[in-house]
Amino acid sequence: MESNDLKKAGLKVTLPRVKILELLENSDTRHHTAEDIYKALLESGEEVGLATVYRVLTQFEAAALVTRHHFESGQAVFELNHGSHHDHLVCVKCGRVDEFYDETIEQQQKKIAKDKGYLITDHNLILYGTCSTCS
Amino acid sequence: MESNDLKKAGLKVTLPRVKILELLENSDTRHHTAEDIYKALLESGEEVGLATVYRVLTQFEAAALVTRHHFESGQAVFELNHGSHHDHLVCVKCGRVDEFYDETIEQQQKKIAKDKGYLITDHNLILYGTCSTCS
DNA sequence: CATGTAACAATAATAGTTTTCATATAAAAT
DNA sequence: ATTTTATATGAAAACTATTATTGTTACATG
Repeated sequence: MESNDLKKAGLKVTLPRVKILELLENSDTRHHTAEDIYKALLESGEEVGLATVYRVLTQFEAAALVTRHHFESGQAVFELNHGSHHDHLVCVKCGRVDEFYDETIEQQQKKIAKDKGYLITDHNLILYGTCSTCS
Repeated sequence: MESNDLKKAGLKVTLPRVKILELLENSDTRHHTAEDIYKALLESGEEVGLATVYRVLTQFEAAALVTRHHFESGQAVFELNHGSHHDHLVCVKCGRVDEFYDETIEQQQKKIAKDKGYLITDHNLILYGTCSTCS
């Protein structure tokens, strides 16, 4: 139940928050722009402002419920967190997003950071290309 | 000489273009925002508009003279191309940018793309952390 | 069931970037 | 060298994505 996730995150249970969380959890695509969500809510008859969608998503991000990605599209993309870290493959034709996790790359990143004297806090790896159906 | 690079790129040789290219070539930092460049030009007595800086940088990008990066800062960052591909380490405290190239990671990326049925056109790997002087 | 806190929608504001438009300038043609 | 033609320019306005403000409403807690 979504309201529990909200309470655990220290967020008051309100209609916009529940609806947005529901949408994120029940959608078959994992990656959404704020505007996607806004339009979807309007279509299902909810009266929310775009600003509220942004505010709620920012709160969700702070509460580690979602992650914000900056792909090349210009718009930020939000993704419900499901524990495990992963990176992304983005199709430049249809916008499809796939995920992957590669231990070799993760290890290699740590090694590079160490060599260069950095303490890594985060990283971001995106592969752009055309997916199987678009090529 | 910069004017040759411009001609080769099919761009008319104009003062703003020459000045911007000079600045990119002679600066000791490799990564610049449009505004950085704009301010630097103003300080050295050139009368250019910010719009021109953006326009010229976009043209340079189209001509493969520079690469545009989207780090987390919100502003786009431009870098003069020097043939060889590399990825970035960004210090989240001081904004310093280091570069690296790792063959293992490159290979692994190709393998992943193949597995997922993608034809890679580009990729983007950024490690965020604190650099040696900031930690 | 009152009341202070927090969330809301709508709107205005902001940041970064792009477009428009009238003028100026570079390269081509004379 | 001068004229022509096309393209580039600066200034200002427009645009896009996002964030802040404001007055109002709803909700938890006493």
